[in-house]
Amino acid sequence: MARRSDHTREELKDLILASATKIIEKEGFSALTARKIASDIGYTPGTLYNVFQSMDGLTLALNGITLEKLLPVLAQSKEVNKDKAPEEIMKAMAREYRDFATTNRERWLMMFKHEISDEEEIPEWFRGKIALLFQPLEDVLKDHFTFSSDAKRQIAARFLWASIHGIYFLHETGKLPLLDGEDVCENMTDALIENCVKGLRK
Amino acid sequence: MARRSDHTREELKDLILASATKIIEKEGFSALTARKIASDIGYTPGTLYNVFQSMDGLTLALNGITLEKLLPVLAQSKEVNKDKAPEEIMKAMAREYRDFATTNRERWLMMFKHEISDEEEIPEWFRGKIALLFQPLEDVLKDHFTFSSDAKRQIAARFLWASIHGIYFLHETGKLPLLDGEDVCENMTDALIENCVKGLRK
DNA sequence: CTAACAATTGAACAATGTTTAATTAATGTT
DNA sequence: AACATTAATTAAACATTGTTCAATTGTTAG
Repeated sequence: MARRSDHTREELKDLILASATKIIEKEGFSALTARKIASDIGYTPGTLYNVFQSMDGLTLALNGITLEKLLPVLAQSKEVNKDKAPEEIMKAMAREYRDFATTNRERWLMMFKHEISDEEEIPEWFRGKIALLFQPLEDVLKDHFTFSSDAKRQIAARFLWASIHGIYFLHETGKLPLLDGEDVCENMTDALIENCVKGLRK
Repeated sequence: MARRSDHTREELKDLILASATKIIEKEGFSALTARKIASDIGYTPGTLYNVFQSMDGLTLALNGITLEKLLPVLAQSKEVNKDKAPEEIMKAMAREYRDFATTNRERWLMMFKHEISDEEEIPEWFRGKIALLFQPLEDVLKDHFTFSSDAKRQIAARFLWASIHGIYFLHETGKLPLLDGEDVCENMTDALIENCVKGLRK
């Protein structure tokens, strides 16, 4: 067959991404193969390469969607808790982040396990989404703390974010088991936030 | 050929690990394949499976060696700086960690990129090494701060460690570019430590 | 109706980890 | 010393990957 025109290029792209999502959620991201997607949507592997440059490109597109799903979660969490004390807002945001990672475990893991091929550069549209990721936390800092410069505040937002992520990531991947026990991850994150907030208040 | 007895089982194991190390350092950990190791040491792939259960087992052994190289680095850093203020000791330890990760980049990356196959359990000897990893930091906390319980101190040591690692890991893998600029990673880590130390002092 | 076009395929390639029967060097036995 | 046993090593095969590309065949234009 050829030129079936069952679907436009755009429809095909959506089909592929939807199928990939399904596979990831059902079988984990390491089960995502070109052949599996193709057979799932009733095409052959070659067709995927008409739509995406490579499996790497497909992965990048999936990661972009993951980021887009995550952004409003954090923004809303900040909005909902805006009248609480800053440490409570941050704790809530961290909890939302962990919930998101748990609910969308394989998508989330894929973002960080995916290797960047030697300096293939993260595209600009992707960097843009990442910048937005830190915004809610930066806003909290802007509302409740004073910094000697914008740069200092940006640094604070990012080390907080990286720390919160780092704790959960190590805990969840199990590569460096931190501590056993119920809620130990939440306890660690809350302790981190409490101490940092005290520090930021001087 | 068979039973060449060129090398004992132990020698073979060392040969394999040495060759693997060489390959990783020269070509990156994603270039590590059974065939490449085998041809490098003058054997065939099958022989690797006499010594290791799988490539996964080989990777685990390599990661164990990486941990063993890292442990004394942190312990010594703590020892050398023991007369300084606690925040300075911690900053120095964090710096040593980053230096280690830079110097042994591919080994270090391999530890965290390697996926655990579905609940195949991290072996006990490996968990033991990991526990030692947090010891120097725990000692610093014990020497300079008071905690309401041992558990609280363990939590503090681990969230600090995970945070320091998290910052450097995100920065280095470039998956979530934090900020551009010289020494931005050191600045973030130092800021984290300063704020946490202030918090821990109540 | 025919010619140009382009989406899709199918088959192939190189590379991966892993398994297994066959080989053969070393050891043990008579 | 000759033979039998044992076990380390190999070669070849398998099932998978991602990826490429000439050939095919619907679709569209003239």
